[in-house]
Amino acid sequence: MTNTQSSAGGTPEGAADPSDERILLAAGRLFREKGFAATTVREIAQGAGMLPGSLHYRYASKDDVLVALMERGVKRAISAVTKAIAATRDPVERLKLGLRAHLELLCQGDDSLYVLLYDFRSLPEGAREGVERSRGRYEAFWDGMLYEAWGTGRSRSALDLELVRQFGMGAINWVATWYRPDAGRTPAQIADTFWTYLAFGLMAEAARPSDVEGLFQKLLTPPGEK
Amino acid sequence: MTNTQSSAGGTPEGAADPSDERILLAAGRLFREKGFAATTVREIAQGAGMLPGSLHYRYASKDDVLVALMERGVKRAISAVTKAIAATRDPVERLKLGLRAHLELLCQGDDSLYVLLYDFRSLPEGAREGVERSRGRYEAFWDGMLYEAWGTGRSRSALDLELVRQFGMGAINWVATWYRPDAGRTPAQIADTFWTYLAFGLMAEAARPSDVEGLFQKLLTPPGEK
DNA sequence: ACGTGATTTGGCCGGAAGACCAAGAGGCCG
DNA sequence: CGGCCTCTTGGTCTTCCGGCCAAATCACGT
Repeated sequence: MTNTQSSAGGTPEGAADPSDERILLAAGRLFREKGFAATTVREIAQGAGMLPGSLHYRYASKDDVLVALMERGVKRAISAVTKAIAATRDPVERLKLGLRAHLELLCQGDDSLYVLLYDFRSLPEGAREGVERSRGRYEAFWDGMLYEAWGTGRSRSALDLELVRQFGMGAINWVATWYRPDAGRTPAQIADTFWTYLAFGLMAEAARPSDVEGLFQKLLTPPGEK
Repeated sequence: MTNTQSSAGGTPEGAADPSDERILLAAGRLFREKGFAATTVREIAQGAGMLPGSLHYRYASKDDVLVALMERGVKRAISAVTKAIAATRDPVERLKLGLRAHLELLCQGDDSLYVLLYDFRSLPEGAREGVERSRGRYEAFWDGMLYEAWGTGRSRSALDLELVRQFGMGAINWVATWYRPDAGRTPAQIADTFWTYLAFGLMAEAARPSDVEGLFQKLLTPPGEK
C-alpha cells in the first residue's frame, strides 16, 4: 500500500510525485520496447525530461525502477479489474468484464502490466520474492473470481481452476505480443471474442462426443497418477 | 567463413558443426534464463567451452547468434510438429497432436523456440524482417492446419482463424512462463487439457444459451463495423 | 528577506561490454 | 616433409554503462 521502496527521505505517500510518475512512465515505455537490460538509465532520464543524476535521487538503482514499475503494474491491474467487475454481481459475467479490463490495461493503459508480465527475468535475485508475492496476490484475486463463478454451477464441474486461470491468462496476455491499435480490433472486442471461445469452445455443438463432461472428468486424474 | 544459417542453400541438413551446436545450446540456455541483453558473449563462450575469440570466429556478433538461434527455433518447431501430425490424417486430431508437439518442444526441447517467442524485442532492426518471415512461415503452417480442420465442418462455422490461432498459441506459449518439470504435470498432459478446453469450452453444456452458433456469428461482425 | 531542507545539476569513475586481430596450433594432402 | 587452410588463442581497443557526488538551485515556511 505504501509507496514503492524509497530509501532516503520519507516520500509523501498517497498522491504519487509527478516526477516519479514521469520516470515510471518513461521507463515503462522503454522497457516494453527494448527490454529492461537493453535500456540505459540515461535513456530513462531523458525520456522523463531530467538528468541521470536526478533519476538517481529518486531511485538508487535501475533495479529499483523496475521493481517500482512492477508493483505499480499489480496495483493498476487489481484496481482496473476490481472497478470493472463492480458493474455486475453475476460471477460469470464478472469474469468476462475482468478479462476485458485486464486486456484493455495491457494494450491501452501504461506499460507497467506488460513489463510485469514480460520482463520478470530481469528482476534481481533479491527483489524477486517481493514482486512474486504481489503478483501472487493478483493471481489469487483471479482464482477467487474463478471459484465464485464455478460455484454458480454453470461451468463444468470437473475443472482444475489453476490450470483454467493459466489457460485464460495466457491467451489474453499473449495478445500484447501481436496487438496493433490500427489493425481494426479493439482490445474489448478481442477480449469478448476470447471469452466466447473460452466459454463455449471451438467445436460445433453437433460434432461433440456424447459425454463431454466425462472427458473433463478424466483430465483431472491422468492415467497412472495419484 | 562459416555459413551460420542463411535461408538459402548451404548445408543441406543435419551436418551442423558440433562447435556451432555447442554455441547455440549455451546461448539458448543463457538467453532463456537471463534474456539476450543481459547475457555476455563471454558467458556464451564459456558455456560452450571456448574462448570469446573463438566464438567470434563463428559468429561475428552477438546479434548473429540470436538470429541463428531463432531460425533454428522455427526450423525445429516446424520439424517437430510436422513429424507429430504425420501420425494421423484427421485434420482435427492433427491440431491436438501439433499442439502437444509444440508444447513439448517449448518445455523440454532446447531453448531456441522459447528465445524465438520471448526475446523478439532484442532483435536488431536489420535482422528483424528475416526472422519475422521465418516466424510467419510457422504461423502460416498452423493456419493451414486450422483451415483444414475447419474444412471438416466439425468446428464452428463462424470463426476468425487467425484469432483462433493467436488464442491457442497464446495459451500454449504462456505455459513456458510457469511450467516446472517437477510440478507433477507433463507438457503432454497440459497440452491435452488445453486442447479439451479449446475444443469444448468451460461452460457446462446445460448452462449454454440456445443459440451459441449465433453468438459466434455475431463476433465476426462487431457492432458498427462494415 | 532569509534560512533550510528538498531537489537538480553536470560531470566523474571504475569496470565491463562487444568487437576485433595478429600470431599460433592443428590437421590434411600432395 | 612442407605448404596451406581451418580454427583457436589470449589479449587489446574503444565505448559506454550504472552508480555516485559535491555544488548549485529551488520552494517555502517563518
